[in-house]
Amino acid sequence: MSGEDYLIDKAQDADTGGAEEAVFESFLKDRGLKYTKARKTLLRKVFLMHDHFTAEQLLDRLKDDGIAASKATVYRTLSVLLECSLLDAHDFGEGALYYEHTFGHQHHDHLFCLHCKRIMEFRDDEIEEHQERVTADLGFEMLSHSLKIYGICKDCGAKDSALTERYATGAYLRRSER
Amino acid sequence: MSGEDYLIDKAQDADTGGAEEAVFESFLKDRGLKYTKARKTLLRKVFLMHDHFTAEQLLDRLKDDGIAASKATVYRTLSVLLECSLLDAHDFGEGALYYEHTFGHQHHDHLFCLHCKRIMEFRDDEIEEHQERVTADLGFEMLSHSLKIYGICKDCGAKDSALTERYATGAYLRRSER
DNA sequence: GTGTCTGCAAAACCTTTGCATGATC
DNA sequence: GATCATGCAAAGGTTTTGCAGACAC
Repeated sequence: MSGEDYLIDKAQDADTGGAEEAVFESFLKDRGLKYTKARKTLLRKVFLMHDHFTAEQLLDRLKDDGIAASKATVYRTLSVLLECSLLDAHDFGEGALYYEHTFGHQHHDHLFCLHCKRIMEFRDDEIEEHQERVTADLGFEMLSHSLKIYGICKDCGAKDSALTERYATGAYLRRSER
Repeated sequence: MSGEDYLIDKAQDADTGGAEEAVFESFLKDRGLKYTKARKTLLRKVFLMHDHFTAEQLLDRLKDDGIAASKATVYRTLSVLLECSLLDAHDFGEGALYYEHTFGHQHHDHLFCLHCKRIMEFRDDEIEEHQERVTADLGFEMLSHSLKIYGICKDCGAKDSALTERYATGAYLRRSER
């Protein structure tokens, strides 16, 4: 089997046709919340970002576009988007959470390059099935799950074969060395 | 297959016979570091904790025993223990890292109960194999990996069937609601 | 004795919150 | 007009760091 069979290419990101706006709006209405200008702007921006991003990065991109939004509003909006399942958050141990929009996307797992910080996605149905089976056997109700593989990506490994050793121990877990 | 086949019972924790001390000592010596009283005490305490623990909890248990160790030393020592692979750290999104000693233990994955915070461990060789295959196919050098399943454990689910719904959305990701 | 370690307090970091002002329904 | 949202600055929690004194080799 070649890698392409389960590697997910975010460049082929499905065009949602803006359907996420309807989802967001009705979610807000249901809860007596308001579809404000800031929330509209943020939703659009988030769905234009087809990579994983941190709150800080989102804030910077908004600034680049001359759109002002306070840090507090960014965090608060990301929170609401998580609650209505338009967004997922992942912690790769880098200190900040990485977000990605999920509307129209299947669950997938992540590969994280410790050197260049590139995030790749893949899906393996058999792994998913095994997880289901473990939880079912244990009477555990699975609500979410995350599989992360940390290491050195092909490109980085090709450029510098010493990287493997450098990141081999638990050393990279120390914040000061990240 | 019943759950017991791959569920790991930490109560049957292997007696290392104190071999971790030799590992730690030679690791330190190799790097020109010192095997101090504080490091010795902390190593022993860590290997007496057969559950996952946070830095704060370790600090508290040391205080209970009348052993003084500063917060800074605890964090610094945990760091060194991670580097020499006597310890693993896991982030379950609770704000603080959970540590567990790993000497003499196989890699395993975790189930985390969002309600009672209980951590269970399991191992599934086929999942491990699939991960190997994915990374091999992609030319990715895997250095570590973590699979976490979040949900409601059997006991909590039996006591309160409404828990599933309460934790069902991404809401629990918000720190303020944790 | 030299170089490392410890403890303390202060800082760093990401994220959340209180409050007064401003927008939405 | 009542309620919710925003922005700012301040606070929150965990983890890290600077520095002076203490310890290990």
